[in-house]
Amino acid sequence: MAPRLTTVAEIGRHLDGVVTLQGWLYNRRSSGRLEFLIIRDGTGYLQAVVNQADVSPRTFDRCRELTQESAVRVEGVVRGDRRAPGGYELAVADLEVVAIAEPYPLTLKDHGADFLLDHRHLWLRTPRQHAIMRVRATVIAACREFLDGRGFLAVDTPILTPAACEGTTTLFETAYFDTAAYLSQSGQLYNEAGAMAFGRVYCFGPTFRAEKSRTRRHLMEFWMVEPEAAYLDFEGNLALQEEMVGHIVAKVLEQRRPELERLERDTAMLEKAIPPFPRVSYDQALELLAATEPLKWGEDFGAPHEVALAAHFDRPVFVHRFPAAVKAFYMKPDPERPEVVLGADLLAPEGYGEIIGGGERLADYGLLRARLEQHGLAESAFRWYLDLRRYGSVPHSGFGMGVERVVAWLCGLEHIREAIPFPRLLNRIYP
RNA sequence: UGCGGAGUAGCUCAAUGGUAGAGCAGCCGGCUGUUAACCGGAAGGUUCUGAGGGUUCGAGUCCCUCCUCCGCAGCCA
Repeated sequence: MAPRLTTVAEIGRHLDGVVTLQGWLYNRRSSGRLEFLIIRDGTGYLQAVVNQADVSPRTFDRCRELTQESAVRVEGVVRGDRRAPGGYELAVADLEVVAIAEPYPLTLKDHGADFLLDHRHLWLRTPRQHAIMRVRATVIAACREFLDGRGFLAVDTPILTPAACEGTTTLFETAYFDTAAYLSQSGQLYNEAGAMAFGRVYCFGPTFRAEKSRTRRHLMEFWMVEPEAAYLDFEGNLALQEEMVGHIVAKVLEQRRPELERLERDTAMLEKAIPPFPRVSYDQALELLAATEPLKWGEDFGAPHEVALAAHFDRPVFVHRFPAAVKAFYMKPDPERPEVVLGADLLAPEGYGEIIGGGERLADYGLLRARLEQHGLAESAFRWYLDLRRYGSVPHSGFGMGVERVVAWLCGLEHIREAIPFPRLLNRIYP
């Protein structure tokens, strides 16, 4: 009977059976006439044991020539063994060398951040990066699952755009034949058109910010999910946000326990991220910060303020009704207090900062024109956007959630660069 | 852009102003249950410590300039 091709993830189904695995050599240890080959195949890691007594001399010699990351096919019997990491191991009967790897740069010892980033294409092969990327995939799937289930239609927004959403200073410019184009920094304005067409929409894609930010929270290219809904008011928007975040956290806790353990993530704080989340107004926030990070009314939050404020809570917290002057032109002023806007940020706990920014949009045509002018934005570029207020304008709200910041928070990462497969950082666009 | 930190072997790091070292990887050899295995051996730094000046009998070490990287701030998700 031909050995069955399987994967490390499914190895438990073949206990005592003969199987073939195809993958790469993660590590090799030897003890005289025993060789321990740690095989990875993308789904997991498995110890394969080669006993000199059980294989041909040629096969055994080939094992001893294997270098780290050499590609191999191994055939053998699946055994349960407490001494093996994971509880299963493969008793090798035959081994085929697919490719011998050259001396591998990433040893199993420590490496510095710069070296690892230069070798990101190989760094992704390690167990830690596998765990992070699996959490990321679950976060993305949970977003889509949640929004699809709430009647939101996935409507993609363009990446090449003719002008800025909120000014041009932080946009990447590129050539578009004889004119300039900019890489999108938000799909929001187009989403508003989508919401007026379909009621509830979301876009999910890469976002580009040419900010000279070099911190553990910033990427030049990151992924953002942005829902937008017609007839949704400010409070309804907050409820939508907390339910979505709650759904994401629950899914990750449900499906990615092993990964969180591998990352040594203390899940106690994540378990508490169940809606409703506390809401703090900008005014209340100033009071809470008076002792530690004092701020004058009218000043925008900085990173230290976010961290200090979030430290007052053991779950994500909304900060709402910021002064209108420090927020984007499309934010709707609070009818009861026009000096503040119906916008809110959601701050993650444990110092991870803002993961969501959103609010109710300005629906009034005249007011929107005035705000554009106040912000020094050319009306001509926003003609189509203003049209949305001329043809059946309705109250509507939306928000944007940064995928990598959520992943960094859930995984307990020191730096957001590990939360995306190939990070684009200040001064780094390789590999 | 401002403030702070760091550049020494392929990698991670040592070296009071006094002859540049160790572990890992690679190479050679040993070991029948290893867990980032372990043990032994040889080698590995353009007379050399990111680059260029300076102080000194003598500089990896002290001073100046520049370059690169990292962190923090601003900006934001």
